Amino acid sequence: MNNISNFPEQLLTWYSEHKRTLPWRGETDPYKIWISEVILQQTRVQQGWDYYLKFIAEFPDIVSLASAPNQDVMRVWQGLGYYSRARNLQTAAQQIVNQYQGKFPEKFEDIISLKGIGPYTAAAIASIAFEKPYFAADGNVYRVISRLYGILEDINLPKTKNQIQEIGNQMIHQVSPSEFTQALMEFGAIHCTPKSPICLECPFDKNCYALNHNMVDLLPVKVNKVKVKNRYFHYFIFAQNDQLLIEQRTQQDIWKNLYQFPMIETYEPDIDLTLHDLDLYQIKSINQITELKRYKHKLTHQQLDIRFYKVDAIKPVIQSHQMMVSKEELSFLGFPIVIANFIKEFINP
DNA sequence: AAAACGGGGTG
DNA sequence: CACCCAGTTTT
Repeated sequence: MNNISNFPEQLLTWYSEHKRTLPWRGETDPYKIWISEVILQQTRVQQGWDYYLKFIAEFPDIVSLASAPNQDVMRVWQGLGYYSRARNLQTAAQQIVNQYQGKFPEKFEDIISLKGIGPYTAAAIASIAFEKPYFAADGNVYRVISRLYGILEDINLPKTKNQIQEIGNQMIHQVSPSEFTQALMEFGAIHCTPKSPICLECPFDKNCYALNHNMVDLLPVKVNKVKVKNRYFHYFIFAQNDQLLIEQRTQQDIWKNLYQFPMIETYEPDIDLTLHDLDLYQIKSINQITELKRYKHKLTHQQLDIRFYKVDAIKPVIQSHQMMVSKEELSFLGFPIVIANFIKEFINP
């Protein structure tokens, strides 16, 4: 295995010269560091930037987040994806209020016990907010370390992750944990990038296994097998006197807690009335619906074919999980981005 | 150990 | 189109 005795010091030197200015850079409030870390889970800095500012403005501290209506949090999160993060954020804020008197806990074991905080985020908060020597390994870190040390095993295996964790645990004790955590991620994000890393100007070129073995493009090794499932959503727009019928998604599925229009899901692209009974919606014939717009929407594991129909039928009985709202009220609720786009185009242009 | 969970940027 | 992003939870 490679051995760069002063890697942490050299990395901090690189960091001091190249770090970007970010909204949360230099932040010392553990609450804000926490929010930034959760927003950035599986999310690029650029995409999370405005959401962070909006979130902090809306919920400036733990108590305001804990006591806010859930739909307000979901609304702020609209479009960012992985909505369990928004739900868990609020759950964790309530945990902090109830179990830690509203003060963000400093012990690693307490931090990781909070909903939505796993090994990475707990280590990131412990090191960045409290200067504790916990090594935070994210996608950037896996890439940098696997190239530097020549980790040839599948990066997704727990065994490989443990191996990298061990390497990091040694290094973080040598310098400021807060600086080191941020420096390593920054190095992966803007220098040791997935494609076209800047190896020609790399301070670690002499010691990099991947560069010296001409394997930069091959590392890290990732074995992924994502099978994409096709789904067909049909949304019905019931509009009466400027009021629309909507419902909340509560099932264990995508977009949980977000809102939508009444819908059915089919297993073939088109609605087949011999298979799908729309009497519930007072629709007796396919002629009573007019397609307004069709979207293809791609998620990591799902390819969605989504159609919106104007319905020419009497208003259906409003079920318990549904409600009528005005066009204006739509803007106070969180919708999946594809539905938000439809609303922007057809309902509230 | 594997699957589920969003949306957008990039080459 | 494939890959990947400051990952966690559930199965």
